Amino acid sequence: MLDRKLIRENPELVRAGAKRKGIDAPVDEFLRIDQEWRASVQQLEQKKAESNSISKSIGQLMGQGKTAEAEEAKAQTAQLKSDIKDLEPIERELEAKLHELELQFPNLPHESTPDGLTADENVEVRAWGEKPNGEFLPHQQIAEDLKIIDFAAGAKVSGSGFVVYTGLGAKLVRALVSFMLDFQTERNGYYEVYPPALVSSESLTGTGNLPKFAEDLYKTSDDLWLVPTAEVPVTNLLRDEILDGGQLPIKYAAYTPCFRREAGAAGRDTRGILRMHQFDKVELVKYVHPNESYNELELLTSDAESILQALGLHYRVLLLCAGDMGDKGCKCYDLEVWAPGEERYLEVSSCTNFEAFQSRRTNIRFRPEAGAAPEFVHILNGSGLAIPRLMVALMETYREADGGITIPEPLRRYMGVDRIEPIG
RNA sequence: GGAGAGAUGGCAGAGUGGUCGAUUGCGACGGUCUUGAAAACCGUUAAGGUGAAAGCCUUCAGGGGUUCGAAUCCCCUUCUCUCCUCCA
Repeated sequence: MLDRKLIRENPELVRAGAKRKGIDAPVDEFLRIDQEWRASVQQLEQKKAESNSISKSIGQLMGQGKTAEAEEAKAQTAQLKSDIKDLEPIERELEAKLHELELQFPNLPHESTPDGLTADENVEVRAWGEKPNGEFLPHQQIAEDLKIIDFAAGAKVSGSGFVVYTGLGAKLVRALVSFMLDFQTERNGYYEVYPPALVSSESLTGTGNLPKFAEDLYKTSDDLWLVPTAEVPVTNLLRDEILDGGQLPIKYAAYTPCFRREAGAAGRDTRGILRMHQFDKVELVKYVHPNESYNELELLTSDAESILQALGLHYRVLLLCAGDMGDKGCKCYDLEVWAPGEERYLEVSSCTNFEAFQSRRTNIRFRPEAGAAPEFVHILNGSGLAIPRLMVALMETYREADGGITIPEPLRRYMGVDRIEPIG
């Protein structure tokens, strides 16, 4: 959600920003309804003011025992009341329409976000490590040989898009969750939270998943939705609060399972565990001072990268172009880890600065200093990281000639073993 | 699932039809005093909308109703707490 004043005062700026994302924002319709709404508000409030002032005088007359005059004043309010009753639904309808429109505006790309509409126009800003040399197998074969993922069982239990991790495969999932949470809390200063995996429609509207992207989500019969990412509950954690400026930045790390219908992605990345309806992820969310948010985005990105570095995996960092980053962001870096068996990079994290887009929807503000008016915080988030694709890179990178997988040093204390041995 | 109690400003906690947007305390901020700090004392301190501004409007969980007038009365919903029942 954008600032209404910005749309009013700089409609061309808003239109141009949306256009960079390939989106046709309903600027003209917004301006028209906005004007009607404001006229309606003024009309309505004037009637209410009159009515209030008469009521007040009735109170005074009654207090003075002037009942006859009070009765007379009461009669005056009848017309006003009926006017108000007529005007109210008009105002309410215009406001609702305006709100519906404003939810359709995408966030505006930052000036440092490159132009472009497709993934081809993203810009690689840096890479870490190097592609390993040698012969590599695709992860699903490695996983099947070692019996650490049971693909058939996932399909049997739930259908396509689900797997069962077994034995040390299951333990590896758990080890990665623990390792990443410990790393982000102990080294990078995040505060750990474990939120619900079912959330309300309000929460999803706050993060911008609703109303536009309902078809990507699983909805239960109780009006609750399965979270597509921990971003949703965590971003809503401070909804409607006014924070003390001195508390910022506030940094949360959270693990949840993530559930996605992948309705628009049917047929893509169907191999192995590249794209699933359920997967595990540690998410990082920061609430920061607006002046700091671009600096904080760099820090967030490097916090996410530090996991890949600790695991010794080659990756690259892409700065997404305006059209590829989605509706909600201003600037976004993708982390892509190299999967040698797939011979391609896999997205394991998107680190995004949303500026005030989500805080305006969720009404999260801060007071810059005591006595000052509250302002919206800037909210950022990034995966730290998504587990299945990270496992793909680990399996493919660290498989050895005998078929076993060497566990990278930082994971060993969580795995309890140094290697996943081949089945012999 | 059953019974009861409750939801008020950053927090605690008054207020049961008429200058109540709301007493008070804590906290925070400003000041006096002090070499400085503490203590004490004095003062300030909700948010949103609209408007060029003065101002006006809205908000005491949310929605509806009664009334000239609702934090206050009535109805519905949600949430919290206590007890019972059940259950990882």
